[in-house]
Amino acid sequence: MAKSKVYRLGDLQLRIMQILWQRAEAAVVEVHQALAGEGDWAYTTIATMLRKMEARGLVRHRLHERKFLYRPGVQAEEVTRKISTHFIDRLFEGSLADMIAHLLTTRQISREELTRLKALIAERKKKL
Amino acid sequence: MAKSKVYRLGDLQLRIMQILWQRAEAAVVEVHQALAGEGDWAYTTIATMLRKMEARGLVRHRLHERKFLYRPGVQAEEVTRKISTHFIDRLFEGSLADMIAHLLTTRQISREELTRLKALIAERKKKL
DNA sequence: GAGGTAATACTACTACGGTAGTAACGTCAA
DNA sequence: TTGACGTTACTACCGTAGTAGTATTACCTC
Repeated sequence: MAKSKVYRLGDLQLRIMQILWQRAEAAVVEVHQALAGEGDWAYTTIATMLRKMEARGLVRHRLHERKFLYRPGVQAEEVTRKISTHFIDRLFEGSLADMIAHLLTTRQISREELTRLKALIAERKKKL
Repeated sequence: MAKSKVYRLGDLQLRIMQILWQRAEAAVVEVHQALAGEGDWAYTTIATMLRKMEARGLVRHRLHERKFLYRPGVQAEEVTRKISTHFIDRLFEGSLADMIAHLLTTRQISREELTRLKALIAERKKKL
């Protein structure tokens, strides 16, 4: 079914999904406007993309006052999870800890964020 | 330049890169054999892929005893970093802490791994 | 009812990952 | 010297993200 390769969402498709998750429902023109400033896609590009995404089950639409109102066909949670899993599998053989370890040592992070993570880990540990 | 869209490596291309990073240099037949068990790609598929990757600057080759020996044209570090950055940008607006926070709460992780991460965070904090 | 307008539908194209068959070529053994 | 074999080169195809022009449709206004 449509949800099988959700982790392969392209950049534009993902941005469109994020806008729909945010607004629950949006006409093509709204999606187009929401994306202005990030790039100058033609209106028809967004419309075409939405139609293609609907064919894949990523979004649905209903007619309202002569416009298509699109809404998400997949949940943000599911997509985030699948993309993340695919990413961790590809680069870190599926190990979340390896991934975090690697990124912690190669990327910038502030003292505040580290403190927050420390608390989060303590919290997580309690639940085990 | 070739390195510009390294974060868009496909699954097969990434696997090939990983094999080359591991071995430093490998003939087509070795790459093909290394991938056996993960899927049954035709030998010519691997050869074609390597040629396409060389056109993108991802790998290089030299002739040795009638065989092409391929070696990486980009460093593992760079590719890992770019793919990771792209991933974090796409899903977590560039925030490493947000990403970790999210994955910590949605994925399985063992007590041992949490302990390891805790130590890692303490270590990281020292260096700030 | 004739335009203008705004929306979707249709069509077409590029780029590229993945896939692999077939052709060509050079070496080595019988 | 010929034929098998291993290797690379060439070619072709599919799927899909991205891109957008043009056609069509239907309403709304004058």
